[in-house]
Amino acid sequence: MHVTLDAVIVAVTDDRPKVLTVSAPAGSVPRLPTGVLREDDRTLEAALRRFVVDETGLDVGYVEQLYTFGDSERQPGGERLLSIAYLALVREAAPSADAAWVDWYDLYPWEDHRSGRPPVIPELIAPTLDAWVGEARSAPERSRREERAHVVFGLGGVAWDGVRVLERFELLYETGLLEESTARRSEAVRSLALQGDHRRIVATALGRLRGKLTYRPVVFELLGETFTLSQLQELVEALSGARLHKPNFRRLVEGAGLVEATGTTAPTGGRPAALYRFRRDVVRERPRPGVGTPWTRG
Amino acid sequence: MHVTLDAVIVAVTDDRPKVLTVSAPAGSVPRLPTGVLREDDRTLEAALRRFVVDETGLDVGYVEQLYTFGDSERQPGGERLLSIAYLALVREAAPSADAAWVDWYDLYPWEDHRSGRPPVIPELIAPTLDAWVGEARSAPERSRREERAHVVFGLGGVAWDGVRVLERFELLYETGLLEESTARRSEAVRSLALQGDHRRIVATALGRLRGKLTYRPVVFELLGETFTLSQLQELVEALSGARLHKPNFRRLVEGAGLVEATGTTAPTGGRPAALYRFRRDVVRERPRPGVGTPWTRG
DNA sequence: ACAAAAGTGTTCGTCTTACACCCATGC
DNA sequence: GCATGGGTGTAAGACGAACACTTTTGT
Repeated sequence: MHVTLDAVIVAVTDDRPKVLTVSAPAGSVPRLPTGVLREDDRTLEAALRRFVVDETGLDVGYVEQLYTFGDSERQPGGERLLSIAYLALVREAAPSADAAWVDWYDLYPWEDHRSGRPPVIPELIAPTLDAWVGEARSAPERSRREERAHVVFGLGGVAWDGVRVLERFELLYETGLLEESTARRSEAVRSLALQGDHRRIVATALGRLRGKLTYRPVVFELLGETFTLSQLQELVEALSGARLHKPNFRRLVEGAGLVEATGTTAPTGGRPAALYRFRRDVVRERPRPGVGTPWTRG
Repeated sequence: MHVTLDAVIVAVTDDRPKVLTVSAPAGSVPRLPTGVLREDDRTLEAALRRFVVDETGLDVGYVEQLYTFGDSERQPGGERLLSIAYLALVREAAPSADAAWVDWYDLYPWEDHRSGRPPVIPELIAPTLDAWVGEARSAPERSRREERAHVVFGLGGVAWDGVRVLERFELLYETGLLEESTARRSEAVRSLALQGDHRRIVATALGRLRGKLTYRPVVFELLGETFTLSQLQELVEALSGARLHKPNFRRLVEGAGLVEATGTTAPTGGRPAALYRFRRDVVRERPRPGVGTPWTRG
């Protein structure tokens, strides 16, 4: 059995969340940075940090274990391949030459709702899911399928839940909408592929990160020491894929004690913006400190 | 490298959450049910279900991957041991002869706050942590330690956070309060040990389950088809280790649409209680359906 | 009648959302 | 002056916490 560590390294630049990939040999699709455990790695996390520096030149900050993938279909025919996936967050983005940042929303175009619901959903995804529901052999199976489609894609009156990235990916995968090859290519959702099941792994990371935002102050791992509230808001919007209500967002983060003003300002297009910093003390005061999501309708 | 699957199988009987263990050879401490991957296991989860039936005779319902443990200190000197841990929930409790249920709160006596804060905390844990804070070599290290102790054990004005089970376990472990051997035995917290780092694995499960309660309807995996609201409340109290406010709890679960009355009643010591069932439709209506925690002071 | 347990009404404060508006800078 | 983006006031509503109280059974 082969065991690897796979790293989902996330950064956000210009309001685009990105994941780091390394280019595979000629003509093939990109893949995640991957390494193997060595005897002298005391912990899994240490091993991850070690090979990420080796392979990408990046010294990552926040690191968290995501999930271990080991289904036999991952490596059809061959030896079983076990991948322990990690999520890592970095502030800046200057990896070595053979690494490249890939935009999350090129991998999952249906996930970016910042300018309203992406057209792929009503135009291609929803009709295909409807057909898939109709193809069910029995009535209970039909209603299970319908519920699943509605819940994961926010159809039929169910609210969109940004966290269900993996469930959406898996549903599209099962219904053939991500088929990269041959026959159904024309009906597939236009999106970027990664090697093997790496796109599934990144989907797991994205969902986890969206969830964690709301109850742990992880956003600040992606920001510099000081920032304006607009920068913070745009970052949260980029990650969550949703537009937020500005006046309320400001009050929420200040009111929750997540940030404090530094007293300095930064120039902008209009009135200069006050600079803030993360208030570490917030973890003493609140049980679940994070950035909530005061939605604004697209 | 050795790879195993470890199962944390949880059931609740008589308001005591329990985890299933199998007895190790003569005189040694109990361990979690453990199995290895076989070539014909298509998925990790399927492998888990297979060996759990083999080893304990239980057919588990809800299953979720927890975490993968692989630090080299787990198997000092030997080959690296990788454990992929799973959480499983079962309704009833009739395992095969060589398996036994162990009470969560015998493993972690400081976690049960249903009758107020357990005396071990003020009497033994808090003073030891204070000493540990004092032993820090530098001022910043000292304040990091203090913050950590306060946040994870709810000291110094910080609120107790039931979810931080693993963080508490690891802090006690680091400060020697769980020492089973030799010298500091008398100063150690009286609690049950498991083989190897299995108690750490169970702590991970407990924390995950407590967290998940609040945003996914997992409690119902531990209940029968119908139940009274008091049964539901006592179950949630057992898992969360906290006492809840009855009138509000009732309104919350009904108001959230989590349950619906069946129209039937069950006899009790006093007035008969209405029986309820889980409303599956709640997942269509609410983004994060779960049982909140309307605390009541000890 | 009384104990025991289930179940209801209502109030109060906080957190969330929405709408309307004012402020400071560059050109 | 006016465009641009930063920032505030305030009121309505949802939600949770707390308190006091009523109802239905068994003995």
